[in-house]
Parts: sequence; C-alpha cells; structure tokens
Amino acid sequence: MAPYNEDQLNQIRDERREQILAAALGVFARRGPALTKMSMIAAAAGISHGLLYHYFKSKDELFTELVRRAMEGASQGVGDMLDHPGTVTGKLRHFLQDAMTEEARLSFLLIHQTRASEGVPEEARMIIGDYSILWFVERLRPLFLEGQRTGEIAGDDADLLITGLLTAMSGSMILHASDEQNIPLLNPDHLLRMVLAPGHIQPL
Amino acid sequence: MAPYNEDQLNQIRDERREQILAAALGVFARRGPALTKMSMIAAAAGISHGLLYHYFKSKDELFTELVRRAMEGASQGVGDMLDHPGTVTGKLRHFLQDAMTEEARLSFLLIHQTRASEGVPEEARMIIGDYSILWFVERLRPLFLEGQRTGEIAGDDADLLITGLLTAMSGSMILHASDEQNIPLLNPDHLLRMVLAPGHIQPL
Amino acid sequence: MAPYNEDQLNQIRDERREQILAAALGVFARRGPALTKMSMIAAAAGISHGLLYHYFKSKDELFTELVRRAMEGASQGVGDMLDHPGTVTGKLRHFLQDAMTEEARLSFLLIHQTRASEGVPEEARMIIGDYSILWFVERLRPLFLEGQRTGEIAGDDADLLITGLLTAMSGSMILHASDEQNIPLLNPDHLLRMVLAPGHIQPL
Amino acid sequence: MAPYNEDQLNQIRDERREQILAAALGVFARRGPALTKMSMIAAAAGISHGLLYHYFKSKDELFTELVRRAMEGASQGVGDMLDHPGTVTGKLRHFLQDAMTEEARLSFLLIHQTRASEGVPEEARMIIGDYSILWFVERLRPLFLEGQRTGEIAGDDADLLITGLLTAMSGSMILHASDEQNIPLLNPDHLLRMVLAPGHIQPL
DNA sequence: TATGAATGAGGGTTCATTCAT
DNA sequence: TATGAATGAACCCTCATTCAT
Repeated sequence: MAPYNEDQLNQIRDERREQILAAALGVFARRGPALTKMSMIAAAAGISHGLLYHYFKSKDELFTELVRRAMEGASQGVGDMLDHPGTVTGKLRHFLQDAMTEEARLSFLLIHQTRASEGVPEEARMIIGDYSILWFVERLRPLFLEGQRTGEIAGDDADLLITGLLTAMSGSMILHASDEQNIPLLNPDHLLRMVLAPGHIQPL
Repeated sequence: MAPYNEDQLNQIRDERREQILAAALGVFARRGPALTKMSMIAAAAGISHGLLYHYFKSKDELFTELVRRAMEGASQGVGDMLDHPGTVTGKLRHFLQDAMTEEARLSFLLIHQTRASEGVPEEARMIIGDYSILWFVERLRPLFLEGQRTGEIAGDDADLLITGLLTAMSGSMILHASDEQNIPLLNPDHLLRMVLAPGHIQPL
Repeated sequence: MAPYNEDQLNQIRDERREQILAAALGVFARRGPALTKMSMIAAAAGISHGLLYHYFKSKDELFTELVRRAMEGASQGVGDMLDHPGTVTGKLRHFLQDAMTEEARLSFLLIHQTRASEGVPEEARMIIGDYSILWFVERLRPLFLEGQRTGEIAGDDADLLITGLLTAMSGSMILHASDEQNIPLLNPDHLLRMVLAPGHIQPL
Repeated sequence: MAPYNEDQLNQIRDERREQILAAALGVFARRGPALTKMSMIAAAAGISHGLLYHYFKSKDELFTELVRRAMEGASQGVGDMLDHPGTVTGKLRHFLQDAMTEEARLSFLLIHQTRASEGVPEEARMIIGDYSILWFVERLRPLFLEGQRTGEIAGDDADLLITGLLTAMSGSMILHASDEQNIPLLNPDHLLRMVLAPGHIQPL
C-alpha cells in the first residue's frame, strides 16, 4: 500500500518537519505568536493546516520548538564570536555582522516576541527566561573589560555599554522587520561607536 | 430639574474621555491594536466595556484618535527641540531626554504599532503615512548639517546618522516596553555617541 | 420645591403617558417589537430614554399596553360596523373604509406583529390569543349569511369569504406599511369584489 | 492518499451549501434578516454555526445569495406564466397556483423582507431594486389589456387591478407565514374575482 | 501521510435597563 | 419629574483544533 519504504518515510517526515519549522519561524518572528495563524504557517509551508498537527501537537509546541532552536543559535553565536581571533573591536564587528544576517535576525525577533508577548507558552518563557539580556552581558563582560584595558572600549560602566549595544542592535532589527521599506538596519560601525573609546573610532 | 447641569455633564464626559484615552494608550502602545481587547481597556480605565461605546464608536475610532494625538505630540516635540537655544549637542540631548519620558515613549510606541501592524484602520495609517522616519530625517537634517560645520557631529552621511540615532532610540523604547524588568532604556549620552564627532564625546 | 400642584402633575403624567403610547404605537407597528429600540420610542416621543422607565416598567409592558388598546379598538370597530344602518354591502364598505384609516391600520399592524413575532411578552400573546382571525369570522358570519340571503354576497362558504376578505385587507396594510412609496393600499371596492355576488358588483 | 477525491469533496460542498441555503431561506423569509440569528440557521441546517462561515463569508453574503436566487425564480415564474397556453383567466389561475407553492412563497417573503427591512445589505437591495411591484405590473399589463379586450377582465384601470391582485396575494402569504395555524392562504379563485369581469366569475 | 470539513471558545459591538443627580 | 452615564447579556464572527476519509 505504502509506496515508500521505512527510510524514505523517515526522510519525508524530517524534511516536512524542517520545512514547517522554517516557514513558521518567518511568520512567528515577524508577527508574534498571537497574531500568527496556523493557516499562515500552512500556507507558507505549502501544506494543509491539518497536516501541521501531524508534526506538531499544537501551535504552542511548534512555537516552543522554534524558541528552543533560536536560543541555541544565539548562544552559539556568542561563543563563536568570543573564539574569533583578533582585536576586541574586530570581534565585536564580526559579532554584529553575524547577528544581523537574515537568519540570525529571525531568531532574535522570535526571542523578542517571546519576551514581549502575553499568552506565550510557559515552556517557551522558561527557555528564554535564563537568557535575558543579562545572560549576554555576562558572556560579553570579559571582552569589554579587556577592551577597556587595551583602550579600545570607552571607559563607562561596561555592563551599561553592553546593554546599550545589544539594545540598539535588537531594536534596529525589530524596526527593520516592521517596515523594511523605510527603516534600514543600523550600520554596525555606527553601533560600535556607542561603545568604542573616541580615539578608536575610525571614519567609515 | 435637570439632574446634572450642562457644565457638570461636560466635565464628566471630558474626564471619562481622557481617562479612557489614557488607559487605551497604555494598552495599545504595548500590545498593538489587534491584541488589545476592549475589555482590557475597560479594565485599565476602571469602567465596563459597554461604557467605552458611549465615548467611542468602535475600537478603530478610539485607536485612530490616539494616533492623531500621538502624531501631534511627536511633531510638536521636534519643533520644540529645534527652537531650544544652545549648541547642536545641547539641542539633541534635550530632544532625546524629552522623547524618552514615559508619555512620549507611549506615543512613539503607538506610532510604531500603527506602522508595524496589519488590520490598522485606514485613517490611522493615513495620519502617520506622511510621518515616516523620513519626515523626522528631513526636520533634523539642517541641525545635523550645522553640527557638522561646527565640528560637533561626525562627518558621515547625515541622513544615515539621523536614521541610526532615531532607530536606536525607538528600538530601545520598544524593547524597554516589552520587558521593563530587564531592559533599561538607552542612556541618551551613549546614543549621542553614535553621531558625535570623536572630539566632542565627553565622559559620562 | 415642586412648581406644580397635584392636579397639574397628574395632568402632565397623563399627557406624557399618551404621548409615549402614541409614539410607541407608530414604531412598534411598523418595525415589530424586537426591532423597536427604546431609544427610537424616546426619540419619537421627544423625551429621554430614561424617562420611559418612569411611565412603563419595561419595553414588554409598554408593548403589552398597546396591544391591549389595539384589541379594544378592533373589537369596537367590528361592533360599530354591525350597528351601522344600511345594506350588507354598505356595512362592509364602511367597515373597510374605517379599518383602513391611519389609526386603525397601526392597530392592525400591531396585532399582526404580535402574532408574527417570537419573543413577544406572554401577556400580549394572551390578549390577542382569543381574537385570532376566527374571532372576526364569528362576528361577521351573521352578516355574510344575511348577505347571501339577500343575494348580495357570493354563494361560497361564508367563513372562507370572510377569511379571504380580512386576509387581503390585512396583507395590504402590511405591504403598504413596508413600502409606502410603491405599494398603495387596496381599493375597498376591489376588495369587496372578492365576496360580492357577480350581479352586485358595480363598476368603479 | 488524498482523503476524499475531488469529486467527493465537490459533492459534499454542494450538498452542504444547498442544505444551508434551504435552511436559511426558511428562517430569513419568516423572520427577516435582522431577527435571523446565525445560530438559528445552523440549527435548522443541523450544523454548527462555525461551519456556516466555511460556506458563506457572512450573514449578509448568505442573505444576498438567497435574494439573488429568489429574484431569478420570481422573474422566471412570470415568464413561464406568460408562455403558458390558454385563456387569460387560465394563465392567471396557473400563475397564482404556482406562486403559492411552498417554495415560491418563501421567495416572495424573502423579497418582501428585503424591501421592508432596514440594515439590508446594499447588494441585496440593488438586486431587488429594479423589481419593485411595478416591475410585475409592467410584465402583466399586456395580459390584462388582452383580458379586457376578450371581456375576461374587469374594465377598471388595469394597473390598479394588477397591483391589487399582487398585493392581496403577497399579503396573504405574509399572514399565512406568520400564523399557519389560523390564517389559511387565500383561495386563488377568490383572488381572481378581484380582477375578473362579473360575467366570467364562475362558482367554485 | 495528507486533506479539508466540522466544532466551539472567545472578542467586538448593541441595547434594555438601572441609578446618581 | 427628568436626564444621560453606566452596566452586562447576547449576537456575529475568527481561528485553533479534531476527525472522517
């Protein structure tokens, strides 16, 4: 009856699952969970809405799975940046560039939606709960302290500088997502100026 | 004979109307129009949902009235800043401080929601239509060009600087609104650094 | 305090009551009880909706009072017609003319609404309950039988003729009320033809 | 693989649609659009109210579709009658009999409701707009004039006769619908008497 | 696996009724 | 007596979810 064997079926299942997740990420990230309709995800994935429920028990479960993956990605992005060779300025510039790719932005937006929305599944909230902006501050603090020793980073309170940088970056992504026509993404070098010591700012 | 006289009735009506508008601004600005339920506004205003409809014909009309007021406020805020005496840096610092008061932030958020959401009343969209971020860029451009002449402002493309400054500021408001516990508003002086010439940046 | 004495107050009360009843009759008769809003009656009577409740406990009570009066009027109209001197044909023509005056029509319509609508107060339904079309048939039967003896009335089943005449008359009122622009009231002489013996029909 | 094939789905959809339309016609025709609740239609069709919205976008659209069909039917009924062979009297008798079948009556009632009610969808009003009672008068006028030549129809103003006949017929339908227990439909032969010349009236 | 018909809880809005003045 | 602000039940409609095939 079934025209596929076991392995082929598994492969189809996996592909479908990824296809759904990719489609759902785009919609959830831009519209937020409450305004995302299952029918939108189905349309974006090119399948029927009924089929979504073969792969995910509910909208909440699908959303939560995406949040889990987004957090893993974000966490790994910070790690990669810290491992990157070069000066503090170079590492930061790399980080900002990586963070502002299309894919990374969607993850950022999804995390923002999770934090900003009510009615978010409890589990999703718990997953990001520990990774508030403070989590990033702690990861980046050593880098900023080193930058202040080398004179690259401005002498203000390091935590404040980090928070500011991340805030401006995230906010820019949100605004850009809300109106791509009119609001360009922030230039990474302008962002960097917020935290670099005056002497290290280079003209564009 | 008449139970309340004309003046008393007008006073009750005006107070209620303002009370509703204030409550609605808070809810709409944070949640967006689609996720704002009339019952939330009623609860925030401490009245029944039925009473909302004595003062505003519909959710759309209430929202649109708020957008109208927000745009008037935003437009006036820019005008005031340009009239403010002092250096370019001083004017900008004042502008950022004014813009980040509680009241101004709610207006900014509301305008953001109007631009970012689907299903916004057509009239509201028209009201903000002309005031995209470009509108602000044009108003601020003379100031930035002057700042570049006086050496206060960095030499990059002025429009890019303005857009960046406004983006970071707006984004910060959005993030702060989404999670006041964890995401502080950007420090105006950090924001200024994005656009000031290195020589003019002063330690905090 | 009160600028009126007892008698004046009573007079005001009675006038107000009649004013409300007259206004309500027009609205109820044309729109039916369910589609008649208390605010419409108040507007038609030129008073506030709140005042309605000083004179009538509820919409249902107001409606029921009107039905009571309408039934009294209808019942009296039939009695008057039977007492009228002249031939059977003459009595019937008089009856039809009286029944199609503005005032009588509103009463007919109200009774129709009571019978046709759901959600009518139980008491109103009971008041008209006994006065179905059969009530009229019984009152008019002697007249029709006499007319058949004198040769004025056609020889068909008398009850059927009566029912037909009343139906056509009532239906005409309903249609006229629904679209006065386009649907004229039936001509009483055309109506009479439905029941007169061929030899007694006179050209218009 | 596909659960139902295309044909099965089309059949289910068509059946449901007709089932809903039939149920809705009965309710709308008797109660009018404003007093017809979607839950009533759903109950009459034996489905959930939610399902109605899979087949019709709104109450207004459902109502309008019914009005469209009713007008087509009414218009065709008149055409058929004119094509019917036989005397003028025979044609008219046939017309009255056809018009008073259960199905035709519901259509008549629906059109009446459309004309009589406020808050009717604009499109529905436009559909019947051209078909006021005058439309019927014009279609039937040649037949009546011919009847007057042959001596079958009374010599009064033909338009008045037609209007009267249609009014009495429609009114009878409305009354019958409002209280089937007590108000029988008018006998077509009694109706005919309203317009036939005395010599052509035959005993029942 | 895949589809879409079917259900029902929840939010916007209207309107009868109450009540402070 | 008279007004109109205030309340809440009920109806239209949307959309997450289930289920027959």
